[in-house]
Amino acid sequence: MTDNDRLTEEKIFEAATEVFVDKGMDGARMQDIAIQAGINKSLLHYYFRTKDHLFNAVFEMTCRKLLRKFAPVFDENLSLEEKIRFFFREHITFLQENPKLPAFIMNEINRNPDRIKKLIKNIDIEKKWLELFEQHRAELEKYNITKESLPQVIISFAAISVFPFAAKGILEVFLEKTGTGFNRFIEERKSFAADFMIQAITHNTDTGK
Amino acid sequence: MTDNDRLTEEKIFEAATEVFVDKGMDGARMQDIAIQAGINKSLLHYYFRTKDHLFNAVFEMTCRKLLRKFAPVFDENLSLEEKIRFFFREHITFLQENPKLPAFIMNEINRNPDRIKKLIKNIDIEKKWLELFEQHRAELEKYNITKESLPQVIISFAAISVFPFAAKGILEVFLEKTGTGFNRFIEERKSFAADFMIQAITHNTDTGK
DNA sequence: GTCTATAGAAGGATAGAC
DNA sequence: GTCTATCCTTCTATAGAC
Repeated sequence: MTDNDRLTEEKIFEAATEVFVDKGMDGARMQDIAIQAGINKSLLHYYFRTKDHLFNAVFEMTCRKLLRKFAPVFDENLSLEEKIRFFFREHITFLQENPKLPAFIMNEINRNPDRIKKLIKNIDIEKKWLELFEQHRAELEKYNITKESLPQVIISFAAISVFPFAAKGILEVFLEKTGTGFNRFIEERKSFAADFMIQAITHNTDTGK
Repeated sequence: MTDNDRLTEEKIFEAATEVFVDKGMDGARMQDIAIQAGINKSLLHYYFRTKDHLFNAVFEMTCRKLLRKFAPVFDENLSLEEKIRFFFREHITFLQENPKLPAFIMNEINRNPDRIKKLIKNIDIEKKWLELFEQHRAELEKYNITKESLPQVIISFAAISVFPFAAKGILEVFLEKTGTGFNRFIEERKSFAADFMIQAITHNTDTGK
């Protein structure tokens, strides 16, 4: 593979990523990708054969990029609270640079659930899950979080950081009217989210119900 | 307009809603809508002229249906805590029956931000916003929630109930592995969400930071 | 490896019969 | 009002020259 090859393939890949993430599989046009890459439409087929191939390559890479961001969650040397603060700060900063990723990935998986199965076939989620639980068993007990309620908590964490980006279009209008603006809202969210969520799990012992 | 007219138009509208919500504007095919409605493709054009017209009709109605669910938030006779519990119970139950609505609406607005402007041109958000704040001024002060931090709180509330549906495809796989299953997760979320969020804003006075 | 030209299929829209 | 037949555009994909 020559330097030029790599360059062209990469140019195509980056252009495709941009267009697919922006328009989704159904809305994206090969023509748009070609223009964005500054090359001819048929070159796309030369390098990736079909639109489907190209999309799959882009989708897989994009998911890996996002998944990599979750590695610190499994770091044994961090306390639960450290992880929470780290998670929100890093995660929101990443999404700030890639605001369309959440909607893109959630959508394409909703439309075609098989996609996710290919992605995680090499990951033993159950094992990772148990590891994580054992790692913080003591802290979780302190917070009255059981193995049964942990999914509720974790998904709430994800929701707090991901939702604003998935709903960006709506929130921009809403935040405009309440005087904040989307960018400032996100900037403030980095610390708000952690404080808010730590507060939610703290004193959990009090809530009799 | 005869009975038959109304019936056909309604059949088309319902079929279109189903297909559009499922596949999105770009992914939906007029042919699919016709089949779903049990009629011919050209009838769609007879009643709605173009795909765009049909989509707009469906989108507008769908948004109104969702917006209507937020009315109790502005009810003067409910306390803040009552509203929170009511909101989560009603809202999640509604989404349980319409799981694809959030992703549909958020997406179509992200792809075409103008859509939302048409929808809310008759609503004075700023006014409603101030009304809401004044209504609960005392309670919000107790919780140390200012006019500046209120958007963070409200958007967090929305996130907690909406996100699981928007990310359904991913969560189904995840919840499978952790032993819960999506439906049970949602059922449990109706009460978890309220408890969790009330906990998050309670004792907010303690968090020095 | 990159381009032009074009095939081939699909989808939205319309004409016209009933 | 509903259908069949068909037009026209758009889009993916391929053939073939350079």
